[in-house]
Amino acid sequence: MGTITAKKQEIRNREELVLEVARSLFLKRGYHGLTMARIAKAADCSKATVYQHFPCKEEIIIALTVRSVDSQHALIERAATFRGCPRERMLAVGIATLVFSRLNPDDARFFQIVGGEAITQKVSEVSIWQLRTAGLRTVNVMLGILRDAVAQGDLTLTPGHRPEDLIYNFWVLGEGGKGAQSSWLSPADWGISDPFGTILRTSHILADGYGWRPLSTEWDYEEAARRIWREVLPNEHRAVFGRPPDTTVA
Amino acid sequence: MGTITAKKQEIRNREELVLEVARSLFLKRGYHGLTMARIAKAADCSKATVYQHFPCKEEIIIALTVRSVDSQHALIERAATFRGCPRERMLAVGIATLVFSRLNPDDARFFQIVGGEAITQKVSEVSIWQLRTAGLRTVNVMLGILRDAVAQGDLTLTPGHRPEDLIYNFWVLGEGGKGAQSSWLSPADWGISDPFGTILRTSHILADGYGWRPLSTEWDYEEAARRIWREVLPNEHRAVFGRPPDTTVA
DNA sequence: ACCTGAACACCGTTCAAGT
DNA sequence: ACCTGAACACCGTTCAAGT
Repeated sequence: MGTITAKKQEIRNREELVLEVARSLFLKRGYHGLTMARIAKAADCSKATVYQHFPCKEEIIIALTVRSVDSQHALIERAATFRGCPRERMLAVGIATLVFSRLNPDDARFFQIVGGEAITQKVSEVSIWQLRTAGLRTVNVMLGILRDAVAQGDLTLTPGHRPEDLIYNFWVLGEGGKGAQSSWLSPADWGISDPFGTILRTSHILADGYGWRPLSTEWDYEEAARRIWREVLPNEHRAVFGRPPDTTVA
Repeated sequence: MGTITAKKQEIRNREELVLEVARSLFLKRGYHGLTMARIAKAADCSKATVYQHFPCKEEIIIALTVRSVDSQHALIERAATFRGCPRERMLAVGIATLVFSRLNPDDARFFQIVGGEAITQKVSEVSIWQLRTAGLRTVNVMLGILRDAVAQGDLTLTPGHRPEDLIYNFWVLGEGGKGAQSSWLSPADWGISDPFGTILRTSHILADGYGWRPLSTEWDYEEAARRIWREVLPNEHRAVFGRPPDTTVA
């Protein structure tokens, strides 16, 4: 039984190894450079063994993407624990989203390619379902914050604006802020040097437009952002800006 | 010399035919179902002949995408001729963008797949440049409208908001409104039934937030939309709604 | 029970040989 | 000058044969 466990562990390790080498192969040589033969060679096993872990090459890419979505979600969920009013917490989620794409720029390539049918066409229904489910977890965090805002009277939904509609707009802006929209018309092509800041400013305009209180005219969200960095994203601040978050109170 | 022209015409016709069959093949059988052998067979020639027109399969997809971007641009440029104030003209562009995706839902698949590196990795620099150039033409139309607004005092740019930043945000929203973001988290997954309307409402909130006059509180943009349909998009209205645009003045 | 070398089917790409 | 059948290289996928 000890050997069984050891064997199982070995298999597990190899699956990990396969994913690892596949990731670096994809990042180094691109979609067409990622081949089963190369994966097998790098993982030091036969192609047939790789197929015992994943039914096709595209499933490997999906698996890597699900991992990435999960780790993004972990960051966002941490940000959402920020102790503040709902709009501040939504700001925290926005910052976390943008910070993730800054710290993991490679992952954008997975999101991008998985969006196209080159992948989805070859992948099982349940894999797509897993990916969608992973993505929807984040959506639900955002919906929860928005519902809190409505519940405590910070935000009044007008007819024709359901919670999903509002969140969808924030999400869309966030995607644009990540700048991974399409590889043929990136923010850089537009002359957008700072999609990060641009998108945050726009989100505030949108939230103000919805009448989500406190409005940015009646609350200092710069200060809120500093508190967010300090309290829930200190390590990420150091990773992005090269120094710890401001601890001095302005 | 007459035969030379005839021959050239024949070659031209075949290129057209190749694109045509490739398009329907892609739409019917997807990226992996689109093969050079099938294209050749459907175009009634050899694979080698197809290669005399396009250096690889991905270039065919790019060519089809450029066509689509061009025809979208044509619609947008027509919309931009609407006789009205800049903000009305921008609304016309927004409606045109959304209407295009409604009338040509298939084209979204090209935009989507071309965004991923499965295509870009195999395609020449100049092809990508062509695609980007085609896309930027529409950006420039929008920038022109916004500059008009600034020039005639409808809109005052605050520091930190350059024209490109504003337009980028509208563009991002438009992409979201088309709902082709990613095939694994579509508006439908969110419970967004009407991305079309949602995005237009949001655009108005954004424009109001920027202080782009006339604000939606001081101008009837519902009425403006009816005039837009009537004056620059009458046929499209019929195609979308099944009836000609309202000619009665509310 | 797990692994693999070898085979298979298919696809993108090229080219010498035709007309 | 243009076209093509046949070949080539490569990749994803499978499986009978090993241990």
